[in-house]
Amino acid sequence: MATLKEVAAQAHVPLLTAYHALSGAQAVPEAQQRSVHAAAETLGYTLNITIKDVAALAGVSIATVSYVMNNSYPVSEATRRRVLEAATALNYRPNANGRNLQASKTRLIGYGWHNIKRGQSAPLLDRFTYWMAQAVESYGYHVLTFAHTEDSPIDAYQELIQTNRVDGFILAHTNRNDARIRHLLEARVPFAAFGRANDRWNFPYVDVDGRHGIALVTSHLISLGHTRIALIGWPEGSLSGDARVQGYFDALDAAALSPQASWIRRVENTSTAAAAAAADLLALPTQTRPTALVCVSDLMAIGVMSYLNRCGVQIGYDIAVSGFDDDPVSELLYPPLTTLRQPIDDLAAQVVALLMAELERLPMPQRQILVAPELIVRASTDPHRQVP
Amino acid sequence: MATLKEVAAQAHVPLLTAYHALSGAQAVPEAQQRSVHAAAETLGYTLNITIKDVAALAGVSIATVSYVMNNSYPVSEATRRRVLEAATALNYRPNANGRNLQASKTRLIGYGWHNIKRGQSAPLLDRFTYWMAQAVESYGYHVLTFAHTEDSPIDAYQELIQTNRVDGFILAHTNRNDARIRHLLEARVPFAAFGRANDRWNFPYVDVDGRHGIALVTSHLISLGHTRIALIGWPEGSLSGDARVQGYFDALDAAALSPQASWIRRVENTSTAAAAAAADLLALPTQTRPTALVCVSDLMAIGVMSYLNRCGVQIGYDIAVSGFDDDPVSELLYPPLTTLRQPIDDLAAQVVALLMAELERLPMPQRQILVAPELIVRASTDPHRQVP
DNA sequence: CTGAAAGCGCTAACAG
DNA sequence: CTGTTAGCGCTTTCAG
Repeated sequence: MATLKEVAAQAHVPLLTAYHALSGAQAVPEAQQRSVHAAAETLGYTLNITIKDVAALAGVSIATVSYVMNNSYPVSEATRRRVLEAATALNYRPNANGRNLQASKTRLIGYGWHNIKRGQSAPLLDRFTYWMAQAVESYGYHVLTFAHTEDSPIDAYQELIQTNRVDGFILAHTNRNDARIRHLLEARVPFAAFGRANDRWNFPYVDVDGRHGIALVTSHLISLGHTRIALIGWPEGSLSGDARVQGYFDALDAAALSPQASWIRRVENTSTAAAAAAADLLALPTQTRPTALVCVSDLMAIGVMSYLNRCGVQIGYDIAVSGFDDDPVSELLYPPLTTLRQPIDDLAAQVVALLMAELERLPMPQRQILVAPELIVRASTDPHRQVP
Repeated sequence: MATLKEVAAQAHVPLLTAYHALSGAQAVPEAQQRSVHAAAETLGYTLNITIKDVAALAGVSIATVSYVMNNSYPVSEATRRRVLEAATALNYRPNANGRNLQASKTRLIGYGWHNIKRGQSAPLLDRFTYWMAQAVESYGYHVLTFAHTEDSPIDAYQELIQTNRVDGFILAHTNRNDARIRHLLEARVPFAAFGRANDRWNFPYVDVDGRHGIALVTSHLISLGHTRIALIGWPEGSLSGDARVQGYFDALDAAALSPQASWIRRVENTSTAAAAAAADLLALPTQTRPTALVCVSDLMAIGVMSYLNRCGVQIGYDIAVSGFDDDPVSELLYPPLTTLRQPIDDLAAQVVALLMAELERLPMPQRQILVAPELIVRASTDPHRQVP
């Protein structure tokens, strides 16, 4: 590929004129316009400003341009200004690819997701992705999102690692003994996770403090006078699932209420499973029937509310219901759902900070971070909050 | 950076042994293991298989390896096998960055989004992103997601273009006179859109056929016996918004029903605006009060249903409600919402196909594609569908 | 303080 | 059929 300088020479015009003719950034006499285009045509040149062009216009070597652009070496004020002016005039931006090849980096962070089946949903994740991208960009990186299957994600990760496509990964949707985490740990690839796995593995993560969150909402219900409070949680075995159940016990303990086994249901994270659990709980004899249902996710709470509405139960009055996540639709439901909001922008920023520490091999004061969620009280537990 | 060959030489072991010692892919005698690691240490080598290593192991030049890997040039069967074996033994994958620099491409597609405010929601978009990533990968590309503000997206696009970060873009959430489209068109950057803009601009897009969709659901309501059908649509001025309203007229026309101005409300795409519109409609005198409310989005329908529930109206019996999009929560609501499902995987695949045609400068038979949505009938219009 | 030159990993002319 | 070599755009020693 020819350079701008050659095109300009062939067209017998100054370099800057050739640039203006080709870019259209500034008007140029008709004759010159034509001859520049002709020259570009014969040389097979398409406008693409490189460090060479800047160097040629500033009358310095490409090394000097590089020094100036990166402040990586002292340069006299005079040449510095010439270079900067040339760069501005040509609207120069360093080619990321060239820069990356030289540095053996990509400044790209991999973020994989698998398709979410109907009936499940991950409403948080798209917002997480946004804030993650934002945070990553503040460090001069970008996010490469890729798709993988739910069952065998490893191949996709492996491919990206081996082709040097990314410098590291951010994981979400982690689970106990997560195969991806094991793999990345073994391969010594930098990563950070949104979510925990198990307590044998030591890796950087940020998670929401579900234990504290569920304790918050349970205490809120107790303060409203409820004494028979049920919990609809996830099956045993996940760190964050178990933590949420623990938060429920914490709050009961603190209020000197004794938990009852029949009030605790542990089912899959789907609205139908939660609705079935609610049906079981409502079938308990009147004296032990719970008056409040704490759900560990909004998805479950939505299923429960749908079931209760169908039964003609007045949610908020007859029975209180709460969720977790603050799904965007939660406040639009009838009645609006009391829930726990994760500070998703904050979470994303912190995961990214952890990853950046890994990439730059900086020591972080803390590699495992729990962030407290915020209790959002709405009419599903407190009907006086009802919108008119 | 030293090569594997040099490390092997210094450790006095075969190249493959050095690889095994360093990668841990296969066990190696203790002594060799140690000396290889020592050699790597002193040379400052970290394992990174390149084309040179494969060439060294196969005893050919790097060019030959390249020919074999890309099938870009005839190679004798014997050397071909040797190269392939070497590549397999070393688990070689070409470095994407080197390849891209040489080709002046990135094999990356940019996909930007802006933060979605509370009260709005874009439930489709994360699923779209998944399928888009999947489709793009089938062409050997990846998706680079980036964040931009709602008001001034151009800078982010411009930056990615100028730094040669991406080969093209996929746009979603388009609107009339979309500044991004104008910019990309002017800059002659390849892109394809999910959604239309205006009919002056000629660019590749895929959109859902909202006109046909709304006609479908309106006809469905007519077939259930409704004659007073209201429409809650978006403000005039957007191509797809106006198309949906047109579909409503189409269906009424076909059934020889005359539309009434008071039945048509055009408000912003939020649940509260839609709820207010529903309140207005219910306040009409009994003889002209609509018995069915067609909403042009699920988000609006959710607001409407929430309002009706609050009023004690029996949705599906007293009044029918329908939406558009098939948001994952729609089937979990009480009652489950009749809606139109966009074949999002198909849409994503088609947008990507359009973009690939642009990138490879292949002519496409059609650069503007409308995809028909599918009517999903649930209890909000047809109570007999009620789940037990 | 500035420039020449090597090289990051790869592809593709061009010789042999 | 295979190897040598010249870049792709950039950063960074190393001389001057």
